[in-house]
Amino acid sequence: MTPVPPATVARLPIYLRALDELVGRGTPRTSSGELAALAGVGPAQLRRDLSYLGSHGVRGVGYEVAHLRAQVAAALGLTRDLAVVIVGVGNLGQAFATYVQDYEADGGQGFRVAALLDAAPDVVGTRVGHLVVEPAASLEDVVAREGATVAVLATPAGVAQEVADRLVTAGVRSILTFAARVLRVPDGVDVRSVDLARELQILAFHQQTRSATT
Amino acid sequence: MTPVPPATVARLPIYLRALDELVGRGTPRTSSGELAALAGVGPAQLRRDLSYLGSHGVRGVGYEVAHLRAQVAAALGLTRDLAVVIVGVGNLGQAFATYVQDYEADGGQGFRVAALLDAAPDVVGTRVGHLVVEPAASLEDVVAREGATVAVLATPAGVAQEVADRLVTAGVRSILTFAARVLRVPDGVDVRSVDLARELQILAFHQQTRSATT
DNA sequence: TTCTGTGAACACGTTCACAGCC
DNA sequence: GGCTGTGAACGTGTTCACAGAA
Repeated sequence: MTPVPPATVARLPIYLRALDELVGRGTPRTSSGELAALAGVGPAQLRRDLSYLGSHGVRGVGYEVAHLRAQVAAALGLTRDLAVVIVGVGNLGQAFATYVQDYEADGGQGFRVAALLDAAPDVVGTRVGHLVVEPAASLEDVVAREGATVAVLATPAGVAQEVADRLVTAGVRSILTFAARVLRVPDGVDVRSVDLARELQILAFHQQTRSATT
Repeated sequence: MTPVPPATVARLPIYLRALDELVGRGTPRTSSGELAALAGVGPAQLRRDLSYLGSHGVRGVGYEVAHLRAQVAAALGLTRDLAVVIVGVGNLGQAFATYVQDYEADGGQGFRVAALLDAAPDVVGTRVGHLVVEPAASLEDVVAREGATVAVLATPAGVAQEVADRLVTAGVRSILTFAARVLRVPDGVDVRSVDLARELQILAFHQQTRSATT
């Protein structure tokens, strides 16, 4: 019933944010042109994307903001809150933990930071926001206790695969990793990778071609 | 002379890392099969991607690791070091500054953290690694002084557009932003966005469809 | 009319399968 | 024989342009 293409899924969060912007302004109705401009895409693409979620606009009029926001949120599965476990509370893990806790506090739906884990004894026991860091050794217990199905991997690259294996065995089905490693996971487990060096290198490529042309 | 498709450019950093792995092992030669496995792609895709950089393999034999690594690095423009300015030294900015400084120390080529900037008076003057945080007010001076063409935007979302405008005016041509905002920039300026809430929401979508199917 | 929803055309990306060279 | 490089087939994603509903 829902063959939403991956490219469309990747844009839904952007539309959600654009709709929140309109909600904040108190705008009750919008058009594909306005929404597309806010999202930084073309109007045709926006209409095509929304069409995969069903018809929620009115021809000749546009979209009702509140209704559409609810549809997009529902399509993304943000109706219930998923428990997220963060492994690795170094700079990045801490930044991410704070980020998601702020997101929750802001009324952001869909997630809840359930636990923080780290292997370093001097980090275990420290607080980040409203949570205390627990030892990495109890990873399996913590995942089970919280019923966590989503994990954020912010450990050193060297242990990332090992930690991922343990997370998957413990029941995690989605991993967001910051480690610059290709993770091997079984079918049915979803991995998304945020690789900072990679982003910079892609920018470097474009600078080079630009200076070559100019 | 170099119409390397965007999708290929996005994978070159992964190949570069796989090649570094082989260099580390002391492997002198490799094949599309081995390299593709390390990079997590198919062999045909790897060969196609490399073909855009020219022919650097030997039929019936494979690729010489050191040579290929140099070719990929050159294609990415990692021969000279670009000066990177980081604006916003909160949790994320700090994490990123540390990350890139470690990358440099590790022999990672292509970048050098040139300066850190923040608007908060109590952050200005603090050290992160080998750099002291400077006031955001002197953004233009700092970009000029360092000849920075790359910036990382890790400020609150509310000021992201304004800071981006100032960066571009000051001469920055590539921006990596962590702010959950669509940035408007003139043609010729390249923006890449890392959006953490978006990544989690995409994971949430897939969890939902998976539980629906199962 | 106005603006959505969508068939059809197009562009881009991936994979297959094999010709070509070591 | 073995592995690269690539034409051709295929699949995915984007855009155009218009039919259709309010």
